[in-house]
Amino acid sequence: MIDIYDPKLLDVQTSLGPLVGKVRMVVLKGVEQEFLLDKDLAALEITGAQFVILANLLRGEAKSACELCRALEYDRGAMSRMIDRLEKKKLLRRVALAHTRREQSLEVTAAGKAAFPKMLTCLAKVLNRLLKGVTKAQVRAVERTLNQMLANS
Amino acid sequence: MIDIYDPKLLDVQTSLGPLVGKVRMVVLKGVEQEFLLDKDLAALEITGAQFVILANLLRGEAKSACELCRALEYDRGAMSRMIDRLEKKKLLRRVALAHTRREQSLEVTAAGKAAFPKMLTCLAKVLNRLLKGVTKAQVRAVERTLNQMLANS
DNA sequence: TGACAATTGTTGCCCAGGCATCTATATTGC
DNA sequence: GCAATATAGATGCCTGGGCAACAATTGTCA
Repeated sequence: MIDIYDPKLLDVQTSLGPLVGKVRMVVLKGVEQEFLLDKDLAALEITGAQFVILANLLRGEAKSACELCRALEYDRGAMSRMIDRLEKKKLLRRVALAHTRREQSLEVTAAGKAAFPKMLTCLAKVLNRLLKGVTKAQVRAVERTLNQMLANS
Repeated sequence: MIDIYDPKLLDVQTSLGPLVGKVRMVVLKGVEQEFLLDKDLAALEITGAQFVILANLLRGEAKSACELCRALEYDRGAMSRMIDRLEKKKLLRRVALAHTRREQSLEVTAAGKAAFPKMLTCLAKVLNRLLKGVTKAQVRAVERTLNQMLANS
């Protein structure tokens, strides 16, 4: 097994670690900037983090707070407060379940469902802008490598 | 110009945006975990964010807080508090300058300089572990694409 | 069944970044 | 030289994540 990085030569700025950090920031800021250009989304002041939560709920990846945490490797405490903020914005609701009093269901409101496609469009717009000059094959290659890294973790 | 992502087909979970977010998290957590295995670093409770600051100072990318902010696209307020924490840990010092009373120099202490190579080793170890099964050429390709994205922003 | 363990959600305390604002200082332009 | 402007650093308030602790509930197993 050949090591990719040598500690003696490693440049903290250009290595993959900080690089993904910077790209993440650029995507996040880009999306939030794009949200501000849509007056409905701007009024809701939706952040990138909140967008991810809504996306997971609408895709049916999770129904409860704890399931969301497992799906996103998210902290339960952070999730609890995040749901507070989203509930305050009327984008989702905590709903009691008949068969249990321990967990509760999270339901995206009509307002949340209506806003979501616009958010998707914003994300696609930002990614496409950032990927100018990059081929589809290159993007797939990056996705493969990053997924490999996640699989190795 | 062909768009890479179509909003109608875009999967929030597997698209590049959230993907880099997850990889960033895995690297960050991996590094902090690795820090804990070194008793000197563990005692300092150094975080990934603090590591980046030290790296930039030691590489001479910046001398003052404001320069650091420009180099890292970091908020000045956040930087001020970050320096507070690093100064409390005796890893760096705010030093008054003779020629001006407005800006001040940031100097990494001997303890900070001594700890840094160990941190680098931790980062390399984590990246190499995550990149098992990935070739150097693939890594360079990813770095190229990510840098292209940064250039497009 | 009844004690123990696991799960869910919440809260408090930390680190952390972004924004607006404030101050001191430094620079620029008139 | 002096007023207007720009810059450096700091602070308060917000969103946000991680960890630990806790209560309530549920599941497990002797």
